[in-house]
Amino acid sequence: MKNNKPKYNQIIEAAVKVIAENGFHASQVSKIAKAARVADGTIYLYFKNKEDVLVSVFEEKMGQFIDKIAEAISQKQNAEEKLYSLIEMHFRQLSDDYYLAIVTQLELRQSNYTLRLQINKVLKPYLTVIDSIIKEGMEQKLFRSNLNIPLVRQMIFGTIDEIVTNWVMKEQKYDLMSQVPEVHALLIGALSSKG
Amino acid sequence: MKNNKPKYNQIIEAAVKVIAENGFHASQVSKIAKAARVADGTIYLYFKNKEDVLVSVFEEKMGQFIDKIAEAISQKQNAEEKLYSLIEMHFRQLSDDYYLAIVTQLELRQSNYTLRLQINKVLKPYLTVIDSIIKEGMEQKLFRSNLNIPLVRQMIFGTIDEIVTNWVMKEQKYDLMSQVPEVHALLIGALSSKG
Amino acid sequence: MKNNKPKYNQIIEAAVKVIAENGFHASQVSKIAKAARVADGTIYLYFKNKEDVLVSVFEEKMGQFIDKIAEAISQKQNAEEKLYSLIEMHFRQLSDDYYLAIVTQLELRQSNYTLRLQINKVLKPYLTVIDSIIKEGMEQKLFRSNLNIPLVRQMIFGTIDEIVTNWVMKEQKYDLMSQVPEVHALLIGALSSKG
Amino acid sequence: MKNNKPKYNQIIEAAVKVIAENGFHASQVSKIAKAARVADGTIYLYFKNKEDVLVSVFEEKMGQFIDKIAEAISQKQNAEEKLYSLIEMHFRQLSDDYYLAIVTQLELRQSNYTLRLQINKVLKPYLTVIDSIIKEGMEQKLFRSNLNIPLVRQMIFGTIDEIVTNWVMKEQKYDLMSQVPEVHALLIGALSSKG
DNA sequence: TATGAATGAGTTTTCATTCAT
DNA sequence: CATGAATGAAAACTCATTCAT
Repeated sequence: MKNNKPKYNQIIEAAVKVIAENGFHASQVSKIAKAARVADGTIYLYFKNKEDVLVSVFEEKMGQFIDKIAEAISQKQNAEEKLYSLIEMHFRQLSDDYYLAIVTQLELRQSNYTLRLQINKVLKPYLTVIDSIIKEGMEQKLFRSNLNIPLVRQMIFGTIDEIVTNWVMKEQKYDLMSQVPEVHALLIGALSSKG
Repeated sequence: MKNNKPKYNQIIEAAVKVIAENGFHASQVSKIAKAARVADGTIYLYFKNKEDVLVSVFEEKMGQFIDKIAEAISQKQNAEEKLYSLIEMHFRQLSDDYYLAIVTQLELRQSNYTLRLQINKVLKPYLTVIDSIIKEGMEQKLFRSNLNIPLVRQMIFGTIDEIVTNWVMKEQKYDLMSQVPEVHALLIGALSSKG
Repeated sequence: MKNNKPKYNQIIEAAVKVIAENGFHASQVSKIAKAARVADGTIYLYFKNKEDVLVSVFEEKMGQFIDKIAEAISQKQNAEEKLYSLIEMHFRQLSDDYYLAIVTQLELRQSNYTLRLQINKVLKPYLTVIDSIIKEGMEQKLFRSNLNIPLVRQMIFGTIDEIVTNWVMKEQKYDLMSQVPEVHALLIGALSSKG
Repeated sequence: MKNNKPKYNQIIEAAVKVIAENGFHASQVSKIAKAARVADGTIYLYFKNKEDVLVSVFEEKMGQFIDKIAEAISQKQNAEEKLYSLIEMHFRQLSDDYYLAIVTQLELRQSNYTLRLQINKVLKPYLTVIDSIIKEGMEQKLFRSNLNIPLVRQMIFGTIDEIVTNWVMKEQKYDLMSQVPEVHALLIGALSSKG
């Protein structure tokens, strides 16, 4: 519903651009308003406050992000392939969107505790997707049966996230996509029942 | 040399406490000074500015942190045991220091880009320790010989860091130390030449 | 253009009053804002910073000051009369504006080098007016033909300025206007070709 | 008596140097102490407070300054020659002492009202010297008999002071001494009974 | 809906001065 | 006499948010 209003999206897109270009702490409401070609006050017609803008940026962008990953995964047959697909889609989407990568990996992490909690809430579905892959892998006997799901999920997410963050901090000087097979192999090694 | 001055350490300890209790953005210099039982101005006799206090907190604490890990590792014979020791010491030190865990996992990450770069510089030796374990494991034929060292290091650090962060965000409601064997097993699974 | 905004002038007038009453160094932005009946932040909508407020005070006030002198002079026929007019108008305007006299003679001189340079720039047109009177007097053979113009200008300005400053420091206890003829006579004596 | 203490003079000289090199507002007590090679606290054994240091700088330096002028004048026979001598000595002493010129013409004027009053008190004897020359000139019938002494004194001092200030602000790019004859001629023109 | 002028709370840092040694 | 570590008050400026139009 929110999304039908063109100004709403205008502001979201402007926020991503402004944060990516100026950094989290230099992204004043007035700067976002200017980039969105609306008045400062207009922002408060669509968002409760500045924090709401930032959370919404994350919600909108991560929503699409997760949806695409979920869809890609649904077309794969087994947990191994699904994990591959997840890594690939995760990397690809951030590889393809320069601004988004900076904003999610570096800038939005400078937010305060409240915002962080809300960001975690948005991430929940992604973590659930990871959990389901783990479960499926165990059911399919591809993964060891005694895996501690939350722990494994934290390993998978922590690994992927750290690799992307490193790539962003190195100013994306190397090719992220080419690392997919190795990352997948490492994680499969950790989970595989054949170990 | 710095450390011999008692006020210097008084301020560092106060900063950790204040940041842990109030959060990064609510940790005014005056609050730190009060907690250290010194005048506001005294802080500027020992530190260039507020950022210098924060960087120094990280330097001092992570310096000790890494030293202890390095020492523990040096007494182990092979890469597998060293990795176990690293995970254990990493978890134990943060497990034992409530404030430090909050500060390193949550609060200091809210810092700006400049501060982040300096924090990364402090972390460098830790990453080097991880690298050396990986190399040693490959030499000892315990780990696969074709490991991509930076990638593996990112997996190890990302995994450990994510697990600690989760534990801190869950308000340390569960026992972190009990997870050491499983984390070690997962990582060894990823690296082992026996896979 | 700036001047059309009522708040701009409100702030300028408040600044003159506050500086005259409290002295240069005790004229905080918050005090000026309060006197202008605006919020502190409003000052920064109209001025770049505090120094800009002070420079603008001088620009606005000296602009008018010099304009009035220039106009009065333009109606006089010869250099002698023009010099008389200049002294008279200079004294009259400061005589009539208690606050302005204190601000220009005492308070704004406490400014730092940067501000002083800008004040000098504003004064430039006034010095040019003096120069033109000297030149005209030489052309009209009323003044000696070999006058060193910068030097004579410095004598005229130095004399007038010192007399006004003395009057302000003596808390304007005597009548400044009554001194005009004598000051004029002295200066004419210095310049006159009849000497 | 003060002067017999070597540290007292050390501090005075350091203050002149520091003020000339750093400007009035950047001349902290600690900087003066360092330049004088004494501890900060030592300054307070010889001076009541910072203002006292500045006043003392002016007292010491202007005391010598005025003494030399008074002595030079005492050897001259008539008011015209005495005025010449006064101008020449005034210019020469500032011409010869780079730091002193900057400090008296530019930096010490940035002081507040209290300090200004004390500086004026120090200047009093100089103004008395000027007054006595004017009186003598009137008695000797060299000057007009109806001169308004305070006004003439203000003209003489205002002229000399403005010329020196201009020379200092122009970074002493030209020769001040060469202007003595013209300045003298102008002032004599203003005062002379032959006009 | 949309605007943007106005608000005012909030924080780092400096530096003259003191006083225990 | 001399030191210099410690003190703590004081002020410019930013920016999220409001509200009259």
